[in-house]
Amino acid sequence: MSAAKPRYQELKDFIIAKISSGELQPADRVPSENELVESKRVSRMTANRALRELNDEGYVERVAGRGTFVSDYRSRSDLLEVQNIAEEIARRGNTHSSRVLRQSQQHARGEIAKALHVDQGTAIFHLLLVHFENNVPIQVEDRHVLASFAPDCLEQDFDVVTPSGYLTGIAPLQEAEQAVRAVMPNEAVRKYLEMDTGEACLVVIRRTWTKGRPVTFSRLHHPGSRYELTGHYTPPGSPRTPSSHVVQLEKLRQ
Amino acid sequence: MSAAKPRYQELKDFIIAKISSGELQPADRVPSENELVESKRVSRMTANRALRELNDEGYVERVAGRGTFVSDYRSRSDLLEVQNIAEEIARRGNTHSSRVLRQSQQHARGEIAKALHVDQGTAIFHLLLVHFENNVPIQVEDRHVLASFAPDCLEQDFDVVTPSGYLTGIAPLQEAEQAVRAVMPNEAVRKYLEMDTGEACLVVIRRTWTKGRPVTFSRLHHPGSRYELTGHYTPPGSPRTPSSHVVQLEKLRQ
DNA sequence: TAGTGGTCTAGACCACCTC
DNA sequence: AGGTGGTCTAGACCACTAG
Repeated sequence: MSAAKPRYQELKDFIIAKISSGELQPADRVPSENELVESKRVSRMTANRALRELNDEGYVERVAGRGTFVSDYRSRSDLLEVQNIAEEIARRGNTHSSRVLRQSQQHARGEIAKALHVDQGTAIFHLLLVHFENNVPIQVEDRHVLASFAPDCLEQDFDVVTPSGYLTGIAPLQEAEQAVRAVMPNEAVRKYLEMDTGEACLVVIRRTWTKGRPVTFSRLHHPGSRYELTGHYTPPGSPRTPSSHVVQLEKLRQ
Repeated sequence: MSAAKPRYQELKDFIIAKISSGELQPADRVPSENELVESKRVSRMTANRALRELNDEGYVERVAGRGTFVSDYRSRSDLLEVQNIAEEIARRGNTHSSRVLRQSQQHARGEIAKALHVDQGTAIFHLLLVHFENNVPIQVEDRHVLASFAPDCLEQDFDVVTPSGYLTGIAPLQEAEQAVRAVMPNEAVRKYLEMDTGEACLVVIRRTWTKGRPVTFSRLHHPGSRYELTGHYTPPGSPRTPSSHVVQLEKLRQ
């Protein structure tokens, strides 16, 4: 019953599982190549490939002479980074809070049903909340979740955990698709975000997949004057930039 | 004077050079592992690592039993993809055109000098043009380029090649950093893009690096009603999705 | 049948870090 | 001095593809 899986991949899965489960925390030491050679009965080249790829993929960081260590969570997954606004705010050293405006069950209508690949009328949960950074509103989250994916969604206290945090706790998301637009907000959104009239919104429309199925469809409105999306790109094959990976555009207030 | 470069890296550079120079075209066959073993006097494991990494990085595609082949250019670099609006439009099957509004030499002032890491007064080129998709204005490109990087910038005919295409022809860009914002356009931009009053702009502010130095700083305005920025993400370590790997600018007809 | 990539092994040498 | 990662070698077996 061997899964016919390459041994280096088994090693990788073994380490990733320990990280995912929390058994290995960021900065914890990962078994060295030699330790894996002994415990897993593989050659050193195989252990090396496993750890090297985990390094390339950002799961761990390796230092010759010292060892292999679990990467800091934040620098690992751009996906999660982009996902959870509470973490994003915390990373800036600010305090996050939120207000739940709606938390109800609905039936999927046209656009939502289509986006989530389900039949019309399928049970879904609808969440509407405002996120604050240092008590300044910064995002209106309008989210639709497949009810079958998150059955206890209505019992959650989203003042404590963000929907994103709750959902990734159920199962890690595997894929995300998003579109970014600039639009004028409607009156309701404008008030929630305490925006001036004539101010634009940066809107992120996002779908996330778990186990190959779309489970969430959300529309995130941000005040154009207080929010921007930043990204840093290196072409494939570049060496990983260890620290200045987070270089930010300097203040460019036009 | 060996550069103390690993041999697998030398192999990679060797292949990449052939691809960059055009000696190897997309779909062309790349030397096999055994051929590299002979011609480059390396072990097969070393040749394997070089080709495998080139595969992971998207330069080539490998098929067991057949060989290794140069990837289709378009699916290779997300960075370039996101860079060149003409290619984006062409990929959608539409026709690109542009109008040059300004093409002049200036001295770097405060913000620009800071963004490009040069002293005040350093010579730079300033480009301002409008890009059209099927004769509909879709982007105002306001770009500043280090003069020392592109000395013949003023002689270029940007009706034929986009600034982006011209610049990547000089040297491949290695890094990019961008911020996305939603703002209301000023009157000039609004007219260039033929936007309604009260329509928002999606603005991309981008800096690109070559050889470790920032060489370009641009501000790209798009009409919010006709443009969106889309992205598709998979967490690190996921299998490469062959086709929908692309991150592309897409037009939106809402 | 010969060639390809995919994987694995059991050694090896080195630079580096920590003790 | 001993452990770590970084690299490299010279073999090997396999599944797959092609002629």
